[in-house]
Amino acid sequence: MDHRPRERVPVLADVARVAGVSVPTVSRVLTGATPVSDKTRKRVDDAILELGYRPNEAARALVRGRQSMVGIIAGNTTRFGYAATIQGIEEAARAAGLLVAITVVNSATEADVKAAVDLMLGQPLAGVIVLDFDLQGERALSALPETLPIAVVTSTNDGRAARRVLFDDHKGGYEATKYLLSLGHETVHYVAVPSSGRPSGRLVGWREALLEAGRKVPEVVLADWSAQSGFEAGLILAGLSDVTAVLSGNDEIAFGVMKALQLNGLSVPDDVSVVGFDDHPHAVLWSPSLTTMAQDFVQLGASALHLLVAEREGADGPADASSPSPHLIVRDSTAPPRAGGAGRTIH
Amino acid sequence: MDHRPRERVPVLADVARVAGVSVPTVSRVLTGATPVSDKTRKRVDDAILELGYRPNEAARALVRGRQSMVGIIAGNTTRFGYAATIQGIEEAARAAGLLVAITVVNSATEADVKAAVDLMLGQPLAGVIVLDFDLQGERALSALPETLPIAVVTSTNDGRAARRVLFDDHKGGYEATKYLLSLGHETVHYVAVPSSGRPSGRLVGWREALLEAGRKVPEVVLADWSAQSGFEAGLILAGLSDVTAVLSGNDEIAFGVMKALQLNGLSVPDDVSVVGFDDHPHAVLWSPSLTTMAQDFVQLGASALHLLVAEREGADGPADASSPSPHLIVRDSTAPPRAGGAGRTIH
DNA sequence: CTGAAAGCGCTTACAG
DNA sequence: CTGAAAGCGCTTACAG
Repeated sequence: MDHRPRERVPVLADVARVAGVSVPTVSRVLTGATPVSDKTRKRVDDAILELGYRPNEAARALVRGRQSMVGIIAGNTTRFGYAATIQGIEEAARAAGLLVAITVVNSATEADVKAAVDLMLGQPLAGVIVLDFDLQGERALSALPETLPIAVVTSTNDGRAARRVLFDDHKGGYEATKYLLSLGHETVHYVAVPSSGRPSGRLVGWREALLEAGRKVPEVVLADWSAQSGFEAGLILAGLSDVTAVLSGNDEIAFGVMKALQLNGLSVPDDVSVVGFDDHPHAVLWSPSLTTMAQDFVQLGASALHLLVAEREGADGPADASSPSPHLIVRDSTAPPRAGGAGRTIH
Repeated sequence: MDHRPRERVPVLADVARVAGVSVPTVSRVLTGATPVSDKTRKRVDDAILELGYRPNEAARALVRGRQSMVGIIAGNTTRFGYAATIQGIEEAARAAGLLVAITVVNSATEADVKAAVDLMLGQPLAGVIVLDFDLQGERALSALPETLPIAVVTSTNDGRAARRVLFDDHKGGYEATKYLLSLGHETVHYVAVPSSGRPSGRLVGWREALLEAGRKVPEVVLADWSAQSGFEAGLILAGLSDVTAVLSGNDEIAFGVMKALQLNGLSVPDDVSVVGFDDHPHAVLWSPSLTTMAQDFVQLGASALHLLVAEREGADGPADASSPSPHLIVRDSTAPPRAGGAGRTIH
C-alpha cells in the first residue's frame, strides 16, 4: 500500500501560476459567477486537473459567511425512531445540497451535554436539528446559543423558542389504549420509554384513556429503548396476576415483552394482548405479528430539515410543522381477553 | 415564538473592543497557548460572556490548516451492520474531539456517487471513512481524491490504496457452513446480501466449505439487506424440496426467511435450520432464537477512526487493522435434519 | 473579460 | 505579559 507523505496540497494560487492567469480569474471559473473567456477557462480547467486542485472549503466558508452543513444532536443513532428520523434529515439535506453532521449526547449529565454541544458548535454550521426524544435532547436544546438557527423534533410545545416539528404522541397513547379497552380488557398496563423530564405524551394519553373509562391505572413499568429492557419489563408483568393487555412505549420493547410472556407460558394474544409504537420493520414479521401505533419518522426528519432551511433563508412562513397523526395498525398480537378469564384470573 | 432576525454574530474584534484589549490577546485567552495576566483574562472572559461570543471555526480551520471533522460515506445508515459501524466511528471520534459528518450514497450510479462525494468534499475534512459493504461504497472509494486521508472498512484486500480495517467475511461463511454440515445436513442453501462487485467473502466461504465436503452447491438466492427481502427469499426456498439448512447473508434476512418458512408450514429448526450473520439485537429474542455468526461492528468502526487519526498524525504505524474473527453463536434455529426426512423429502 | 486590492475572522511569529 | 503586523486561501467589489 502507498503511504508516502502527501505533498503540500495545491491552492488556488498554484492553479493561477500554472495556468498563467491571476488568482481572481481562477476563482471566477470555479464559482461561475462572472463570464470568463473560453480560452482562459480551458487553461484554468487544465491546470486544475493537472494539480488535482480542490478548493479549501474553510476559506470559502470564511469569506462567504454561509455554511452548508447542518448538525444533528441526538441521544443515540441506532434505535429505530432515532435512526429513521436521522435518515429523513439526511435525505432531505442531501437533496438541498447540505451535509449532515451528527453528535450523540451520551447522557443528560452536564459534562456529556456540554461535550456534545461544544463539539457541534466547533464547526461552521448552517443550523442544528435536535431530536428532543429524551432528557439528553432536552438539555442539549437548552444549551444551544440563541444565535443559531435551530429546529427540533418534539412532541411538546414547552421549552425554548425554536422551530418545531410536532408529532402527536399524546393521541397515539390515547388511541392505542382506547383500542385495547374496546376489545374488552379491564385495564391496560404500560411499559414506558425514557422521556424528556416530564411524562411522555404517550404515557399521558394512556392514563387519560383509562381515567376517562373509569378504569384503574396500573403502575408504570420503566424501560429504556431496547428490546432487552422490554424483556425485563415482560418478566415483571408475567409475575402479576391481572395483566391481559400491555401497551409498550416502542416496538422493540414490545418484542421483549412478548418474548418474556411467552417464556412464562403465556400466549400472545390469547392470554395477553400487546401493542407497540412506531411500526418497526420487524413488527410485521414477529410471531405473532405486532399491533402497533405507526409513526412516520422519516417524514418527521425531512420536515425538520425543511423548517431549518426556511429559517436559514429568513422565510416568514409558519414557524412550526406538524406531522400526520400516528395511526393504529392492527395485527395478530391483540385480541379480546379470554372469556371468563380461563387460565388467568382477572383481578 | 421568537423569530426576530438575529443580530450580527459577534467576532473576536468585538470582544477585544469590549474588553479593551488587542485582538491577539483575546485569541491567547481563547487558545490558552501563551500566558495572559489574570486581570486581562478576566476582562476578556467577561466580554465573551457578555457578547455570547463563539469562535468562527471556518476561520480557525483556515489559519490552523487542521480540520476536526471526519466524513463517513455509506450505502445507508439504518441497517444493523451499517448503523453499528457508524456508532463505533462516532463514539471514537467524539472521544478524539472530532465531529462526524455522514452522507449516504443512494445507488452505485455515477450521478449518485458523484453527488455524495462532492457533498462530502465540499467541507473542511480531516479525512474520510468509507463503508465498503456494497457497490456504492466501492465506487465512492474510487472517486475520492488521493490527497485526502482515507480509511475503509472492508472485507477485501483489493482496490485502491487506503488504510483498511479488514473483517474476515470469508471465514464467517466458511465456519457457518461447516457447522451446518457437521449437524448432518446434506447441503446448505445461501441467501446473499448485496456485494461490492465481486462475490462477497461470506458467499465464497460458503461455497468453499461445500466443495471441500464434496457437496453440491445450490443456486444462490439474492436479497437486499432487509427482512422483507429475506421473506421473499424464504418463499422461494419453501417451494424447493431439498432445503434443510439455510445460511442467510445477515440476521434480518434470516428473520424474513424464518417467517416465510413458518407460514408455509415448515418448522425451524425441525424441518429447516437457519443461520444468520451479525448477531442483531433481535436474534436472541426471535422465535426460535437465531443461531448466527457474530461480528463486532462497533469495534470495526472504532478501529477505522483510529486508523484515520494515525494517518492524519503522520504515524508510520501499521497501515491496516484487522478485527477479531467472527464467531458462531449457537441458539435454537439450528438442529440436525429430521431422521429419514420425516415430513420432508431430502433430495 | 481580466487584474490589483481589500477583506472574511482568526492565529502565530516578532518585537518590546 | 501584550500589541502591531503578517498571513491562512479564498471571493467580491473596483477599476480598466
